[in-house]
Amino acid sequence: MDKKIAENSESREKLIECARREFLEKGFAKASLRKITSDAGLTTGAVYFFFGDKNGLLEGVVGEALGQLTAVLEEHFREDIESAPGNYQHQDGDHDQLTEKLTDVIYDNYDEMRILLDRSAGSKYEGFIDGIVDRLDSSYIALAESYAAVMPGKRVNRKMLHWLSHVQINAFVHMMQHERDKESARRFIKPVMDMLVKAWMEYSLEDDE
Amino acid sequence: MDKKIAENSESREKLIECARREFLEKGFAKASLRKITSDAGLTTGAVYFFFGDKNGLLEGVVGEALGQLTAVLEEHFREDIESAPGNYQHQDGDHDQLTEKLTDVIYDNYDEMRILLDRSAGSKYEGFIDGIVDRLDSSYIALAESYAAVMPGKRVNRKMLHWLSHVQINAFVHMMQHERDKESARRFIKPVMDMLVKAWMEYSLEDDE
Amino acid sequence: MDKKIAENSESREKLIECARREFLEKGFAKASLRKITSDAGLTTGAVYFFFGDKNGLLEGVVGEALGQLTAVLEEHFREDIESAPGNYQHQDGDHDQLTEKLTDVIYDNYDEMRILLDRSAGSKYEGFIDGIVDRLDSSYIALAESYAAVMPGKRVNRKMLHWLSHVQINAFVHMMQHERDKESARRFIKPVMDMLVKAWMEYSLEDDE
Amino acid sequence: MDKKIAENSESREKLIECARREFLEKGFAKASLRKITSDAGLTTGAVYFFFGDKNGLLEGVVGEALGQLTAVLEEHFREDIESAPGNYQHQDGDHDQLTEKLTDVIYDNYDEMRILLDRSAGSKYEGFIDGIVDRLDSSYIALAESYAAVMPGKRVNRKMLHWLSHVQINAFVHMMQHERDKESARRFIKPVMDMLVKAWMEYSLEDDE
DNA sequence: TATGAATGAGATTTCATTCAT
DNA sequence: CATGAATGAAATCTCATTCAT
Repeated sequence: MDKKIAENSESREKLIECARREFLEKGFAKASLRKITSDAGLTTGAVYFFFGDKNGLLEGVVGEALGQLTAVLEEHFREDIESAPGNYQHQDGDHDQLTEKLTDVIYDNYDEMRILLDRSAGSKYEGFIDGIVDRLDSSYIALAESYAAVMPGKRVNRKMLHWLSHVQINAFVHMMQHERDKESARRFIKPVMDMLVKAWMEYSLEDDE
Repeated sequence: MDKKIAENSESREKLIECARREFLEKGFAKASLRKITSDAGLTTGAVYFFFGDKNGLLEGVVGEALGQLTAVLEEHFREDIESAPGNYQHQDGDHDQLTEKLTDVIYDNYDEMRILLDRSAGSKYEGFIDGIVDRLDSSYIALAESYAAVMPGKRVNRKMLHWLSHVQINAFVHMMQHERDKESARRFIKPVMDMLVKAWMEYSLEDDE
Repeated sequence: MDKKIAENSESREKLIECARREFLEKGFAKASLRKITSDAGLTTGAVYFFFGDKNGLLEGVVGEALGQLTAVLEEHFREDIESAPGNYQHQDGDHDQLTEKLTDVIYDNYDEMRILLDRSAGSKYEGFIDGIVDRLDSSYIALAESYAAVMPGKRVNRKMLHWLSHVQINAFVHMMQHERDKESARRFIKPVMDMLVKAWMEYSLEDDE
Repeated sequence: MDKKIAENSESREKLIECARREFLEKGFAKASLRKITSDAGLTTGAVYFFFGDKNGLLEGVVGEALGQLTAVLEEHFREDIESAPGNYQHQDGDHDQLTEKLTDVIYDNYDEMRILLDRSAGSKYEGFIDGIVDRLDSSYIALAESYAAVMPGKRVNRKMLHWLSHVQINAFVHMMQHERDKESARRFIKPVMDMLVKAWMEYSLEDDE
């Protein structure tokens, strides 16, 4: 019973803990495996035993958090596709819910999220944010197209939409960087999202030619 | 006279040119001095002669552009301080003018600006953007305070203001990343700035208590 | 009784099987114990339990085949010594028989022989071929000496003999590398051995002085 | 004049010398750069300055010798192609000349040749011998085809030819391994090549069906 | 009978930097 | 004005081996 190990070995845990600190401080690329393992009272080989390589170690650190984040996003995008077009209320409620859930996930895995979203340059997760932005962008474009279809003389302003997607995702990163507790985070992000929704409504379509 | 030669030496120019390409391609941290100097038909020592070190070389590449950018910003902030508080028209015109001038500076020094704003991680200029954001932030706070002074029951929403400063500066970076010519850049940035001005008006103050 | 189990344990068999594949593919030196054991659904420790070390594992893989090969060679060399000197017919028949038996042993243990003869660099069996060559060489020298004894003005050309021993053994390795089935192997090796016998007759003795 | 350096720097020379010893002793793959550089009184970085990488260092060691060897072979194969088919005398003289030149090249670059032909496993030159064998093989096949064309009821025995190519090249390696001076090398290789030529004549064609 | 954990000694490679000339 | 040489301190990764349990 005691011997399941592997997933919960003390050394493995220690490695993750020290790696978290080091990644947070120096970022993935500049983080030193030597530092991490010696902090953990082990040798570099231990990382390769437990995690395969440096990227694997990062995965060990952020994997769980990443899973939660991905789940929230997947669910959102899935519902997004299924929702009846033009169902504004739905969109709105959905949006609030997403903000809520993202905030939860982020603050329940604070260090991991900072690493994943802010300090993963050079790792296999660099580009993770861009991936989210792209999906959000696609989803926004689809939505805006459905609006444009019933608005003669208007067409989708893709560049504005793309920028808004960036701004929206960056808002969460910004929140994460500036607010340490979930409550103030919520107070910050709410008006921000309000503002972005209004901006979306007003700027996602432009005059046709 | 003797020193002028050093400033304009052919080798120095070549070094700058090759460094620009390499920084642009790999970013400061991953750029290789060896690659740069051998592309220039020189050896690493030359960099140390002309520029002191890797950061100095970067300075050689972006220095001129940085000066122009700083000048525009300095001028803006100086006028900002001097302007009579409550003089809205002034603010607005100023704003348009700043956008215009920034766009000019950016597109007249496109490569250098991309390096400075987007590929300078690891160099002494990483953090440059944050510096601008901070100054913008201070200036916005001052302005908002002067508004708040005549609006009973309102107070400055510093966090929102800080975020808006970020968004505004990032908008220029985004513009730079997505629009290659000045004309389309202008078309992109105008509505974006419009939106941000409106947002500023609406969200910079919050209800007291 | 207890020990029999160890000799035939399923895990031991599996280890041997997976090691065979890995040695064949990468050669002894580059073969990874980790790969072998994980392919076998075991851990590296198992190798040390069953075989002592990496060389022991190789022994486990090729041992049986090696025994057969050695037996054939031993028998040959024993008969060789016992045979009356000058008994040419005997030599000839013996030779054909050896070729036949070697081909059998090789093709009845194809993978093991390839490992042993072709992919054992870095192991305790590297040099195995040279050992055979040396014994063959000694036996040829003895034979040639007995010829030389009755041929005045002639002496043994040891260098040529040594080379012919090499070529002969290498011919079997070459056969193994190029012919996958026993029948075509036989068709290949027969004229080769013919040729070598003729060469032996013609070149094993040289003019004295 | 003194300052051409690069090709003749003392350290570079020393590195080559120490590398030669180490490669000779351990073979390319097991040779240690650390050992080589510390023997030379330098650090590993020096290898990367002078030679780029471990393979480059090997190139530094065997390059010159390789060039000579390649030149001899190229010349041979070029003449081979140009020679009128069926011109036997030419073939024979050519053959003797090749043997002579190869022996010269090998013994004028003894250590380098041992490394190149015998201890280069794991390097970019592993497979060098096979390349030569293949070319020799092709050239032999072409020659044999021209013979077969005028010999009704005969066809080329490709397998025998391929084996003979191997044996011929290996004969030089064998010579290199067993004879330390050029004179005894010549005495050894001459009858060997004689034998191979005869074998070639007798076994390169087989009865059609 | 075998595992999981960990070591330790190595490997090759990269690079900014220094400095005598 | 610039070179060629060399350093030194890192980096990541590999692997056979050991051993308590």
